[in-house]
Amino acid sequence: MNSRRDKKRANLRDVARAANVSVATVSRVLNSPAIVQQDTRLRVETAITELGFHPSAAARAINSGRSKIFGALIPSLDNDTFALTIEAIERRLGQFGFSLVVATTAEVPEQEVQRAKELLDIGVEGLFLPGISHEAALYDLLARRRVPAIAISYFDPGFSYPTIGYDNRKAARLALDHLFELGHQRIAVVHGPKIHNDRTRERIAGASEHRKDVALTFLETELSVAGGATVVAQAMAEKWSFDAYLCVSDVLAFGVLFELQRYGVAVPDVVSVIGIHDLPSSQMTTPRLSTVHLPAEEMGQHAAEALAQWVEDDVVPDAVCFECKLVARETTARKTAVTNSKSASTAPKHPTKDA
Amino acid sequence: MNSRRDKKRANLRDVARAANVSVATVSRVLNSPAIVQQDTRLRVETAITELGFHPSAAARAINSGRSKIFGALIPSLDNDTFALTIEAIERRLGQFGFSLVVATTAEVPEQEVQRAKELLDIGVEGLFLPGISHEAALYDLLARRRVPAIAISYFDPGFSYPTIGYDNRKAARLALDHLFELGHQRIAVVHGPKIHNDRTRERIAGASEHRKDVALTFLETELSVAGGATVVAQAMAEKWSFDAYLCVSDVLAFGVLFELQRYGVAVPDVVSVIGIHDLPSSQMTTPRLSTVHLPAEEMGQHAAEALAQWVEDDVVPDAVCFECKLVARETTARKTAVTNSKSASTAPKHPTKDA
DNA sequence: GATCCCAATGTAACTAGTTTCACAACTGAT
DNA sequence: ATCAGTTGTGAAACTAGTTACATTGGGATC
Repeated sequence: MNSRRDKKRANLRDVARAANVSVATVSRVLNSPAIVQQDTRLRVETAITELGFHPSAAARAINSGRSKIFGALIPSLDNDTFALTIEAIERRLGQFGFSLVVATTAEVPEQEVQRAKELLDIGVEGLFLPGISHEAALYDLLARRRVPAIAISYFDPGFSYPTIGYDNRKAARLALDHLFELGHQRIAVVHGPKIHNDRTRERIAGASEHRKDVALTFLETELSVAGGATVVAQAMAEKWSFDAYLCVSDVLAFGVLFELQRYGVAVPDVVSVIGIHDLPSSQMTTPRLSTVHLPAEEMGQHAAEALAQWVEDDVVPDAVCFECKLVARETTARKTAVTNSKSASTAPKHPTKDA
Repeated sequence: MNSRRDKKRANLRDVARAANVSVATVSRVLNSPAIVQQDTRLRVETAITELGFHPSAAARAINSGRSKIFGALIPSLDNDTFALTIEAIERRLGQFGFSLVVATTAEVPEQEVQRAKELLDIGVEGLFLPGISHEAALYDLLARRRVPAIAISYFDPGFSYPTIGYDNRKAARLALDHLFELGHQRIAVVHGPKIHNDRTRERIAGASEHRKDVALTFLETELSVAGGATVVAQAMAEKWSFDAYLCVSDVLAFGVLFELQRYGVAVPDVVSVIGIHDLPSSQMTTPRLSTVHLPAEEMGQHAAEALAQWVEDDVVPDAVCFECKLVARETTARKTAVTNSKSASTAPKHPTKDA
């Protein structure tokens, strides 16, 4: 068990010696076996298995200048917002022989830059970034080190880096239109912190493109189930009255739904609720959440392919906008004529069914 | 923009030449600046910034034999089961200068082995594995390549690799005891696929350690919110009658809760529901989910430290069992005397309040 | 039978760092 | 003045691969 006992792993030279060939031949067996004569190849392959030889990725990387690793900077894995996309990216990347290092940033800009530095230091060949608004320092870094990067979950064809995502503004507009068509006029727009999150800002902008006769109240909260709940609790306490909650993320909608339920406010009879994202569990809530579907996995897959192609074949990807689409389920309904402006605000502490 | 135009990144030799010193000196400035005379160091540092030099991780790795990268094999990022833990690991690892590559395996054993191979091929220094039951091929691989590995979310002090987790069996027992103490006797134990998942098996075992007078029905389903919902839908269709649902994972409990609600079965008045995990959103559901808290983040942090220490200082970590603890919230209540054996099964399609 | 070509292999020089060892220059004690 | 000890630096040999170029030997062509 002592330190000298662990005979170090075999390397190319060891294999060459064992097979009685040159290192070049071993390398050929590894990389272009076809050009090596069969019996030589067999001899080398035997030596390889006998010595338990495995080529060192570091040594390969040093020659090729290729680490075959990408990095992803994401705010968090906590809520499902990025989980599906990251998993899709990871899976697709695997098929291209790339690995993914995920760094979480808690949406703190300085931390983002810091983590980006670390990723570049370990030699990632490219980066996935959420959205396009990041510290100038981050972009400086990318430019100086000439690192390809793709902004995901966002679309802006004019941006200096390719964006592969969806039209967040439109997603919110779809949700708003839906509520509008159902006759809702006093709408609470529930969103996470605007600062450092351009997806949120775009969605708010989309929700703001309202027609007359629609009164919007913007409520900022933490981007979590708890955050959504908080908003409703506050609305209840303040006796605010809304026809509908437009939650800029399904995660928030869950919290809104739970808390409305806690106050006994019937959804969609008394208030409608709509989210944006269409997470897997969104169709399982009771009532099933109406939302705007974002093709998060498709986007992840495509972004993975695009970045892989970029570094492999030097083709800078085009910006891609995936369509998002309204999924009207059970949490949105036509505004009932009988519902007056107080029905949503004067709910007792326990369930009622007065619609 | 042509290929020859991209003057390649500066290396140690370039810096040495620019600063008029030897490569050894540059290396010293990088790694032990204290032993280099101030003016020499300044000269080198100037050259470094002027040339925009950044040491190559690959070249470092080749010398040190250290990649500073760990790998984690996890079934999925989809449901929150691993997300928090992975994030905790990643965060803690960062403080030790390690990065984490996550590989998802969809709980398919062959894929697990395959992904493990890939991780080892990129040179990870250690691995985090969920639980201890894995293909023999995986353990062969780890043994042959002498890769440290820690099994997480599981505890078995006698296992050949360190386990850092919690007592899944006890977690389930805590849940069962709680239900028992509340007078529930006909209990549905809802769980994900047993195959390839020892956490699930342990929890089932824990839930099976029942006293007389308790009738347990084990229901296997997909490990997801939808899976939990399916179970309830089936129970309703078959007119099965339960006092309580013991969900071996909060994710399942969410689905159970949603679906019971859809059928108008009052929780906890008619049936109690309890989960295991205590995800952040568990305390936000309505009613708030009773569950057994698993210290997933703490565990992740500790596992990260342990693996880092293992490869740094060659200290094989001890197995650690974190305490799990019952969190009785609102989905569990004493069985009401009036509830007869049909109350849960003959529920109409829409809400009733007959408790 | 000499020339030519080509496939198969070897030699050695790369990739970009770290590290050992040698050596010069200076300090301080004898 | 001499010797020992420290300090700072450089030359070169490592780490483990890839690859450009050279070499060898056999078969086909002239």
